[in-house]
Amino acid sequence: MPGRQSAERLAAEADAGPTWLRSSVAPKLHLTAKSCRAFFEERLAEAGATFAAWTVLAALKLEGPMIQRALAQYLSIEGPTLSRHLESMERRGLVVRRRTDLDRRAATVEIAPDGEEMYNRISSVAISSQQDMLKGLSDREIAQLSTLLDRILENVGPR
Amino acid sequence: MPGRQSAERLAAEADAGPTWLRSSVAPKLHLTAKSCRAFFEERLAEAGATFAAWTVLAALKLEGPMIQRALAQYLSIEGPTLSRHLESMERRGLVVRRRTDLDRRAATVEIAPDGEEMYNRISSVAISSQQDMLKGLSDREIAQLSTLLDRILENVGPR
DNA sequence: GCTAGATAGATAGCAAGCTACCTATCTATG
DNA sequence: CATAGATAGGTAGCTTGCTATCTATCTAGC
Repeated sequence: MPGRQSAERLAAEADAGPTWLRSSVAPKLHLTAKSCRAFFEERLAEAGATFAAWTVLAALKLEGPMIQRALAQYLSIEGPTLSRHLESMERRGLVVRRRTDLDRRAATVEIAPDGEEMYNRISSVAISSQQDMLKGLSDREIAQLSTLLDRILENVGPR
Repeated sequence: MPGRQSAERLAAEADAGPTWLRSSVAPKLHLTAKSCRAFFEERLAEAGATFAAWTVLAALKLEGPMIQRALAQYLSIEGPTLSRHLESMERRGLVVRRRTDLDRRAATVEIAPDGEEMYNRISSVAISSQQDMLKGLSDREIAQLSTLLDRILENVGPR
C-alpha cells in the first residue's frame, strides 16, 4: 500500500511538539528551493543576466512569441510581476512588445536581437548550473524526485 | 551505480534546447516550494497568524530563548529580515527581546504570553497543513524525498 | 589599559513576489 | 446597436527576502 497515510508518523509528530521546523520535509523543501534559486541567480549574474530574464527568454525560445497573459501563466507568476520584468527587459532591448489590430488589448512578446544574443550566451550557464545542482543523482532518482514533487503539488493545489 | 552522472540525459537535454523550463526538476522544485509556502500562509492567515510568526514561535518553543543571531541562522534568514519580523511580533506582544548585562549587544528573544497563546492555537493548523501537503506519500517516500533534497542542498551549498 | 578588529543588532534601500484597482478593449446579449 | 460583463495590461502599494552600512559593544594583542 504505497500511497497510504502514515498514521503512526503523524501521531508521533503531533505528540513530539514542533518537530516541524527541525526535521520535516516542508522547511527542507523551502530551504532547498531558496538555495537553488540563489545558486542559479549567482551563476546568471556572473554572466550578466538575471533569473527573470533567463526564464522569460527560455520560455519565448521554447514556445515562440506569446501574449503576456499566456507568458505569465507559463512562468507561474502574476501579470504585474511579469509586466515589471518586461518593462526592464524591453528597456534593455532584450524583448519587444508588439500590439496587433487583432486584439488591441493584448501585447505579443518577442525576443529582440539582443535577447537572442543573451540567450545564446547564458543557456549553457543555466544547463551547467542545473547539472551541478543535480550532481550525483541518477536518472532514476531525478525521476522519483520529480514524481514526488508532482504529487505534493497536486495536494497543495495549483494555486 | 546509483550516484553516477547521467551523460545521456544531460547531452540530450543540451541538444533539445530549453527543455529546462518545461520538464526539468529545477522549475518544478521552485514552483512546488512556492505553492507549499502559499498553502501554509493561507491556512495560517485563516487562524490569524503569519508564516514568519509561526516559524519564530515554533523555533523558540523547540529550542527555548535564543539571541537573534542564532534564531536567524536557525530559520535560514538574514538578520535584518528577522529584525523586521521581531519588531512587528514584539509590537503585537508575541515575543519579548531582553538585553542582558552579560553581552549588551545581544538581545535574547523569548515567547510572550500572547505568543504562547498563538502557538497553541496554530500548531495544529501547521501540523494538519503539513499532513495535507504530504497526503498519499508513504513514510518511505517522504524519507526518499528528504534525502534527495539533502543531496541537492549539499550540491548548491549552504549559501 | 588602549586600541584594532570582530560581532550583534538596527536602518536604509533594492528586488521580486503579491493583491487591489484602473483603463481600454473585446464579446455576447437584449 | 447598445450596453453589461469579461479580459489584457498597467499602476500603486504591501510583504518579505536581500545587501550595505551604521552604532554599540566585546575581545585580543600590544
